[in-house]
Amino acid sequence: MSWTDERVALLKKLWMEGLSASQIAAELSGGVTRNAVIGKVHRLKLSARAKPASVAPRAKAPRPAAPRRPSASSGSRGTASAAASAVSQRRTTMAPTMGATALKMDAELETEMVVETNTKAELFIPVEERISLLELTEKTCKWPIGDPMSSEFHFCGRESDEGKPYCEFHSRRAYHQIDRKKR
DNA sequence: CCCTGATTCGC
DNA sequence: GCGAATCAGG
Repeated sequence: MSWTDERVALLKKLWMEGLSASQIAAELSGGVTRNAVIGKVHRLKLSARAKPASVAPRAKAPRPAAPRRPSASSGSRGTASAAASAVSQRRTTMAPTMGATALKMDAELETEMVVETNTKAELFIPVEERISLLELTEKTCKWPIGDPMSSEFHFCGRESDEGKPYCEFHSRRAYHQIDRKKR
């Protein structure tokens, strides 16, 4: 399907309302991916949504020459099946946290505080299980706990999948947004 | 891993 | 103009 006036109008509306590209893609049924949405948004020059002020001057784009598209083009783009696939892949997540800069920052601070609390409350490790720097191996979680200057300082030391620096627990907490809302 | 938008460039 | 692949980041 192509970008009809109606679809473009809806795109603009939803984009301005702060919906994510993937959400908009799902709303615009018709075999549209979030990439398509983002691409269109750029062409329409709608990138900046509700940006209050200063926007970081983007200066990163060292794209040498990537081996574009493999080959196989079983022409199935824009078909019903493609649409169904795209829709079914939705995760119904994200939140319209986008808005005033102040609000966004508050949310971030809140998140940090929650993480910190969880770390202290849920990750207390019995003295007999604590490990020191010298006892770390490729298979121990290296998540630091406590004040490095204190004798209380130790590492998590739980088992971590090889190749990963942290145990599953810390690996997950490290990033994952706990606040994710649904609409 | 999940996700977000940004960018490039073959089509 | 379009959007997949890719990048960069949370």
